[in-house]
Amino acid sequence: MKRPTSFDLAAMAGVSQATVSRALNGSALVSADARRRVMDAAQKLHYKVDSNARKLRSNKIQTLAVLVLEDMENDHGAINPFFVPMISEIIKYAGQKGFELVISLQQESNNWGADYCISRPAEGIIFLGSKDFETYAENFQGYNHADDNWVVWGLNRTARGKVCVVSDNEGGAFDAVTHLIRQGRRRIAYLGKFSGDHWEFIERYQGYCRALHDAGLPFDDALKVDCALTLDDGAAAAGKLLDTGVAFDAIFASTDIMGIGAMRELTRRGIAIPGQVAVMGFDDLWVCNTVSPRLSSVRQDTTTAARVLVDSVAALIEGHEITTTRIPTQLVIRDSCRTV
Amino acid sequence: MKRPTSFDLAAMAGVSQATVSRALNGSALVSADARRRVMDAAQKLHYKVDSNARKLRSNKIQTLAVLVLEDMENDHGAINPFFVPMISEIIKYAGQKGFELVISLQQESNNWGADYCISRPAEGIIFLGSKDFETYAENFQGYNHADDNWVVWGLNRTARGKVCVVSDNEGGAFDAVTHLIRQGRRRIAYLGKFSGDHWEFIERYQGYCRALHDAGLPFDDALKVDCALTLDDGAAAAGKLLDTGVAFDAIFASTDIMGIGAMRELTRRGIAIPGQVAVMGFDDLWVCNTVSPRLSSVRQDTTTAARVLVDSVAALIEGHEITTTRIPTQLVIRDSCRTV
DNA sequence: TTGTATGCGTTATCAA
DNA sequence: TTGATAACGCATACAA
Repeated sequence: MKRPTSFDLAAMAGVSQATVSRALNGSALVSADARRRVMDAAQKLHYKVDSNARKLRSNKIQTLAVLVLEDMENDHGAINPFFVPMISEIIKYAGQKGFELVISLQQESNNWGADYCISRPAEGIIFLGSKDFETYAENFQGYNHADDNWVVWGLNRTARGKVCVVSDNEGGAFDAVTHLIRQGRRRIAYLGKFSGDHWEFIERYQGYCRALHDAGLPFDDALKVDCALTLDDGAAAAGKLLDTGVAFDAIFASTDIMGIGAMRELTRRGIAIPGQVAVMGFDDLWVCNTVSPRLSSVRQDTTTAARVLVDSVAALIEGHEITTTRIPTQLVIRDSCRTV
Repeated sequence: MKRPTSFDLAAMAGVSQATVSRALNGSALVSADARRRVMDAAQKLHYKVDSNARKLRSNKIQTLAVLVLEDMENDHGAINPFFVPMISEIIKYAGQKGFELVISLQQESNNWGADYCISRPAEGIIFLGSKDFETYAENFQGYNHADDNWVVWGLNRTARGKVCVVSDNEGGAFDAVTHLIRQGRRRIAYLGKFSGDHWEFIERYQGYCRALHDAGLPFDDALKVDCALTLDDGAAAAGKLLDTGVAFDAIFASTDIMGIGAMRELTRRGIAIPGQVAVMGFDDLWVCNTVSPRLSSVRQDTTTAARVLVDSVAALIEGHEITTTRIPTQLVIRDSCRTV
């Protein structure tokens, strides 16, 4: 029971293989009668075009790859929830633009690096990931060349002259903290990751600092807490803040997860949100709506990001020059902060 | 600047193209010297094997497709969060088993149906989706044949003799409700979807009924609330329950999202959870950990599900017979319910 | 409008 | 151990 080929169709339809190909591709150069016979035969034989042969022959259908580099530092061992709507949109948008999409999740035991270096399943690659990209770039010597079409999300520090797409982290943080200040908060704690190569967090911290500075507020190092990326880390950070006894009336968490963890600890200790302490997150994950009070946040526009990523790779494939794109963020105010 | 082929490599390395192929595929039938020269040339030319040609010639590397049929009935306009860890695991596991993976999200404007009928980008297909599958099956006449390798997640009612993989919804619901009863709850409301073709919900409802029956508890139709799939629907359902004035001391929500929405409404009206009302969800989404109190739930084992799905398609591709698999669920008790 | 013939870049089968 | 050479299944230039 072998798969039927276009020759089998041709035989059954009583035409040449070339005509089968034309009919299947909707060419105008085929009579209505022949087309119908071909289609009937295709139906009968359950014929499907072999995608590999088609792509090999006509370099028309492009394939993109999405490589997700996860640090798996989060609670549930799964993919970073931030990437979910982004990947989803990449899939949709790439489909609209006529690309086929291959997805791969990095995994320790899985040397996709070697695979992707030696073989080329895609004309262009989109890298998503919060993990230190530099390490990978070095392993991927094959990808450090101008003839490879790849685009990186959000890790501009390590992009080494390559195109990247990234949110305006500094501006988003600035807006968020400025909002808290306008609502009357004066002692705003910052929760963020200072170790590692998470450049986004540095930018967010810079936005925090600029907002304080522009408002003429003093900077207090005791309000700056190093915090890893899980819920528990966020809770621990809030706990540490409370334990030190330093006064604060707001928390700006550099990710929603940290913020939600912090809220959990505040609530546990009987501190009212936003009554005593306002909380602001970053990312605008969907979970912001499920916690109570609902968490205010800085939305990263994953829809636009996804489209820019795809468009950028597409442009690279076509040989165009592309530059890094900064995507604006948007403040989303919910119950977790209000005017004092 | 054309892509180098294996012939270019051969020329540079001073060997035949056949030797290049052997070297690249790690054949033992190639001298160490030749292998080194080939590898060096590959490095210099940034050579990558053309995956299409390779797959065309050696029908070795199989490709699987994941088709996500979403009803987009959720708040977020994005993919159902339940599928996220599942897709993630499918990607990982399929990769481990040597499959390439193509993913497509159903979208109204996007007639992937036609595409997937006429072309065959994959040897096997995994359907995920809560949408009425029957409609699609009809559009996919090409897929209603024994020579197509596809597996469906969770929609056994419409699988029409095809293989499907599904959680033990009835048993999971039974366990959950039985747990509530053992904790002393007597008036347990059921929130679920009764319209449409969501067969899972019927099964969960059956489990609920059986648990009541086995415990000798009376069945009260006023405790059964029709509820759609969003947070707001869950909240509305809880509100309706409260407004009717019917007494209840627990809610079994047939999805976590409904349950979280219900919790929001209960909290808003000052009803203590689990003090006055215990709440139990279904799915064990990650968000169960972020809400307060943390939501108890029935875990669907998405990891196992993903692996069974991949294994099933793989088996079909190899020509084996496969039967439907029921995957056990697991009760996860958190703060939202406790003994009265 | 149709058919013939060629090539896409591999892997696999021979014979050397 | 290597090198010619033949497929793989399709799309397309060219001839009819």
